[in-house]
Amino acid sequence: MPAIPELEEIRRAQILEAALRTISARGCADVTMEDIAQAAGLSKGGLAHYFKSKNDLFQATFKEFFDRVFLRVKDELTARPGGPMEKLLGFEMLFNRDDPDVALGYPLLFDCMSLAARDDTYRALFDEWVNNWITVLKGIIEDGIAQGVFQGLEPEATARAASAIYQGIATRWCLAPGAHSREWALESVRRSVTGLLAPHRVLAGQEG
Amino acid sequence: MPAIPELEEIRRAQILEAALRTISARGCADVTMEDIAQAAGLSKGGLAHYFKSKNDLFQATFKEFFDRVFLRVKDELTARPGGPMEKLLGFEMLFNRDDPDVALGYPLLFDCMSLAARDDTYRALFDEWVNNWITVLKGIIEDGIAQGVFQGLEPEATARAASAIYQGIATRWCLAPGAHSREWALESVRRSVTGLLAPHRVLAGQEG
Amino acid sequence: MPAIPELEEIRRAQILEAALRTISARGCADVTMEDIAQAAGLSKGGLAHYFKSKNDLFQATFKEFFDRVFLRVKDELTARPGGPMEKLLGFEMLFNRDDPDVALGYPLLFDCMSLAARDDTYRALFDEWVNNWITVLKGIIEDGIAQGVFQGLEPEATARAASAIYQGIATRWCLAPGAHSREWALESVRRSVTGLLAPHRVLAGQEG
Amino acid sequence: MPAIPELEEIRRAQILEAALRTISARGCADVTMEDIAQAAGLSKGGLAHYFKSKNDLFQATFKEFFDRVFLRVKDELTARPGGPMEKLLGFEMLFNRDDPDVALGYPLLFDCMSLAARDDTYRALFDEWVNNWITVLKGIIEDGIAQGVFQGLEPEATARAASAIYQGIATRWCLAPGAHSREWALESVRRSVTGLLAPHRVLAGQEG
DNA sequence: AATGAATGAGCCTTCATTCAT
DNA sequence: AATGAATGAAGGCTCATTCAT
Repeated sequence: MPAIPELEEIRRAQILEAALRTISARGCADVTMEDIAQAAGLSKGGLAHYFKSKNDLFQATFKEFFDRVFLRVKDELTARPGGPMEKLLGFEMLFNRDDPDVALGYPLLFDCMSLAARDDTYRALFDEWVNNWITVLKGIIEDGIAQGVFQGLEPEATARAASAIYQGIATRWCLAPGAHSREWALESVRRSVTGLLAPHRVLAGQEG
Repeated sequence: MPAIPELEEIRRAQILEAALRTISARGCADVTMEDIAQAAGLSKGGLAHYFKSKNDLFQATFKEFFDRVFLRVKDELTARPGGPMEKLLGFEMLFNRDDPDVALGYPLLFDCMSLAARDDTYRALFDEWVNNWITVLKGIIEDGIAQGVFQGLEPEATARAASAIYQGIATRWCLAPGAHSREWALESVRRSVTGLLAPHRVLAGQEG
Repeated sequence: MPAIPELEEIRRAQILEAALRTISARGCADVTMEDIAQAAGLSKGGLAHYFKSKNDLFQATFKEFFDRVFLRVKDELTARPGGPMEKLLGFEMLFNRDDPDVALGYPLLFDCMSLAARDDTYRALFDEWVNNWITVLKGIIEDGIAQGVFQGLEPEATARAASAIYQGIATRWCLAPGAHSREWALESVRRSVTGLLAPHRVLAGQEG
Repeated sequence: MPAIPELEEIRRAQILEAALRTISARGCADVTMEDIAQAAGLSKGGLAHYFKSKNDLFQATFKEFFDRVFLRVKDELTARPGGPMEKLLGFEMLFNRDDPDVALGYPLLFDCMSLAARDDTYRALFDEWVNNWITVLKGIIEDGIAQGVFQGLEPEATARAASAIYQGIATRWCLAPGAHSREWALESVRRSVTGLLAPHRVLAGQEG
């Protein structure tokens, strides 16, 4: 039995945090166990106590990061005042380059997508990440429908679209910072998500 | 002097095509020169005549594919009848799972993004890909403005947003085919891009 | 922390010794890391812990051998009785085929010269080897001058010549053992170095 | 039957000359067939018509160069006026850095020695080179004995020693040009070879 | 005669994993 | 718990050699 019962968890967190930083910086394909061990202040062998393989560590890193970020965003969102539309447009924290989770997260997400395209385990991780978001967005949309703010929307399909739009815009904002300001991102989201949520009025306007 | 003067180009095309298939299937990180050589029907050493390093071959593969696809899409688009709005909504060929370029292209694009997040050379490739699209979309939007179809739009920013939306939706459509139908993709694009392009009317409707 | 703190040095010595033997036997150009690893009783990867590249190992091997041999020869020389002339003629240990350092050393030296002709790093190694000898020989010559045994000599130029003569004769003695006995080598050195050191008397004799 | 009967010989000479230059510049270990082919203005396959393997070409290059240089030196020597002593001291052409044969030759010789230490074929080439010199030097010494200029010398052993001294001094002069002038080389040779050839008088002088 | 495309063996190097301490 | 030495497989790259043209 361990002298410090929490050591196991301390070490795991320490390693996962180091893995997050190094993977984000160098990419899954290039990062080595040695890189991660050094970033964690441990030896290569030390990692083996806590993660039985590199792949194991990678998956745990993705999962841990995705879960943590999701919880954080959900918390910020529920604490936020405003109606369904404000909430759906309110993910401006995704476009804050000073936020470490943002800076580290996008490169990680690109790696996850790259892996997910060929490996079901990573696809499942990506799905879970997406589905977490869908659940939240869907809830907001359903609230909006119940409140009569939105009409004629299929909640899940709309939630998926909104989430995809956010990711699409965030991807560009991340990969070409010079060409995509925070304002561009927020305005683009506002217009397109507004269009997404108001199809009937827009269409009615077009048809009328 | 070679017996077949075009052999150089034939072989390069043959190798690039093999690289496209194998990279798409296994990912830049996992594919080996041996994989590509076999797919091309050559020996490992044979590749060295045409591409001096793995990285070289990768970059050539990305560039070749991006250029080819872009030309193809632009051609299809210009041949298409319809006004600016129809053109902007008319990239349904992006959501055709039977199209080899589509099936091979998204995984490649994910790899490119993953690499672009850490390597300027790949970032430049991705930028070029994006900018090609921006140029086309911007042209359509400017036509629309000239024709009075669109009002109050900043063409480049709007083109960037539309392109990002397409990519965001396509990404989901690619990575979770079970959850995202072609119809979902087309409808999502239609609504969000419509919103993007009709900000004033939509906003007016909201404010009124 | 390592169980055996000296393991690093033990292994390095073990590897350098194996490298010395294999390089001497097969030549820098032909020896492989696998050869050296096997001779050292390690795996190929094991070498990488101690020498980061083949070139690194080669240079360390040359340096280690040159330094060790030089110290050994200097020790034997200073312990030797006799005046400056006896010392200058006293390197008969260079012509002992049973001495492992001699047997291994000449092939190594030939490789070093071959490399030095094209590569400054190896040229520096060879220079250091030569300069060590020059320093010792020069000291002896200066002693001789101080004692009045030698007259009219430029110590450094003479030391360089004596050293070159030794090497020239040793080279032949090594490469064609059948045609060059130990006695031939010693006698040749005795006569030519004597001439080198007694130029005035010899010239006087010729001119007189 | 060939259209140009001498083409075979022209091509061989052309290739051997290119091999000489490239081997001298880069070393046997590093030079490639491609290097040599380019230097010869031919293709890699072109070499194969004239030399069936790399090793073959190397040996032919050594042999050709050694033979050519030897003939040239012998010619210069026999044309030279003066007695046996002047002839023995008259190889000042060995210390002319502007002579292409000198500049190219020493690196080649170092390679040959390095190879000769492990490979009998190259040892035989080196032996032949040495023996050519021995024959010439021995002839001069025998002339000197016949003329009464030299006394008490064993011609072959003395010739071998003189040749070794020349090579020893030339080696240093080649590998460390900054530290070894032509004058140093000539003076060193003069003194040591004089000593070699005048042992009795010197010894007599010493003993008397 | 000459080319250069193609092969395939071989090498250095990297690195995840194992294990004695 | 932790280290880091050691392994061995695998990959990219080089290059002598072969051969169809």
